[in-house]
Amino acid sequence: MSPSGMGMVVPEETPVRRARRTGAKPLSEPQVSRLSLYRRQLQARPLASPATIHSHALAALCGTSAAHVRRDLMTIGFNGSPARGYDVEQLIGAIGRELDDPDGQRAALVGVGQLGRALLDYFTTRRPNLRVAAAFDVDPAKTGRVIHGCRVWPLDDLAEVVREQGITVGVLTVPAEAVQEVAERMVAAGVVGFLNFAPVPLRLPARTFVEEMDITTSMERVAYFARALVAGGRRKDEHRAG
Amino acid sequence: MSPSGMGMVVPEETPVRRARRTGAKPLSEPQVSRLSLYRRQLQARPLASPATIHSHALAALCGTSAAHVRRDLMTIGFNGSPARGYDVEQLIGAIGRELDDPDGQRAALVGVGQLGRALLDYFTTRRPNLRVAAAFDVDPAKTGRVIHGCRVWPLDDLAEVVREQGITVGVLTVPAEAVQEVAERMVAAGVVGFLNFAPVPLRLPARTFVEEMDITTSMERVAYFARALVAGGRRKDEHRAG
DNA sequence: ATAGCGCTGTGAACGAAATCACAGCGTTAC
DNA sequence: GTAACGCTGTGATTTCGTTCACAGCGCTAT
Repeated sequence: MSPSGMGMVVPEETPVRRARRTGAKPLSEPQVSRLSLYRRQLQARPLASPATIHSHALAALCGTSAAHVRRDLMTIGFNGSPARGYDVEQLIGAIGRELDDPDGQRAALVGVGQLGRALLDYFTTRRPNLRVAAAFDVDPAKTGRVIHGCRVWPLDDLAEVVREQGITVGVLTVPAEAVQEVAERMVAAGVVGFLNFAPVPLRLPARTFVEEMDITTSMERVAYFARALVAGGRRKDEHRAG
Repeated sequence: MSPSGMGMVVPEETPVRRARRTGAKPLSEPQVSRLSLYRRQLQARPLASPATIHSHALAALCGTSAAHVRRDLMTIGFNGSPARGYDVEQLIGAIGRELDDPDGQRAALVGVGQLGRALLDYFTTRRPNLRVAAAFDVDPAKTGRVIHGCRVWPLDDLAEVVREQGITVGVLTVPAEAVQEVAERMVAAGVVGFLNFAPVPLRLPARTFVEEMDITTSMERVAYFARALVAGGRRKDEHRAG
């Protein structure tokens, strides 16, 4: 319990805020995901939208709860006014300060197959602060070209290009048999974060972050709970009704 | 605490086993994901592999812990022998009995763009118990054809085809602007589970299961934790070292 | 002015998933 | 035959994320 209730003007430093300011990075995985979504939804609002937004409204945009939104924004030390809500412009900035590397981050995509091309398409539209800077493939027929604005290099140049461009994030869309070896080569070249679309879990040294994008497993999960819904009856619902 | 320790031959009914047998479906989301992965990894083993496997080995294959494996298999009421481990063939069967619909389940994919085609490619190789039975698109240039073994229908036929084929799972690869409406039409036609690749959360009635496959958010999450690794120092590692 | 409403910020309670730790037992080694 | 080992099955514990509930306050309406 902090101060004797005097009417302060300064936003007042709470324990959580202090933790943030002093450099600890207590953002959890789900929080990062939500913050990313908050920003995207805010940026996607029509131009004529009001300059501020309440936790309820933002929650509705993102399919979550108002309490959740407030807690997340508190965690990054952003505060709004009880009357007006949160200033959208400033909030977008605050989330960026939290999530974005000020110097920018570069990613490499390996495996320019059908899925790889689709993802290149996805990513080219994103902000320059986090961009796919290079793509790689073993197939000589694919290398040398520029696909969706991204140059495709031979896989052999991986280490060199990754090092030169300071790439730290890897997107893996190679066949299952190849993914472990490719990932290890990337780690050796300095990549520490991976988005793995191959249907086999990576075994990488600690000090590495891997996000498994296992589409097959996701499909089976959906199928399972869809079945439970049809048969069983009650099931923790996803996302509120409209 | 159950029985006075008498050497029983029958596997012995524990509370958890009873819960399973009596029809309650207490499988959690992460458990379903892991079971799906266990099965896939077991099926992918070389033909000459031993007929049984220990929790440690399966855990290593799946990037999880032995305790986790044991707990999951206990949950589905499957048990192995302390000496030999788990019978692989029987385990695959047991997981199937848990995850698969005996009558099969059919899915529909909407939005045959680049990503949609890539996913169709992904899914055609799967077992017939859960298959993408139809695809849809608004573009008349794409309809009527068969892509990766899957017929592409005009979007207008959605309700009819979904009902006729008893489709309960939807894969959404349409543009963000269209996804909410498409999803609602599918719900109306009887679809209850969704895999949503559009970068906007769905708002659907309860009794519906939505899995958001938000690639942009995943990318930002990886970038964030990659940065934390490079800068910060300690960070909960993902997946054990080799 | 002043009363009342509704929103933010946050401690506290809750719930669920991961992890620990160990009893029991089959197996192997001697 | 007997001892020691290692694995399974599982209660107990811990950790972590979500949700609740309310104090405090600024705005609006009267």
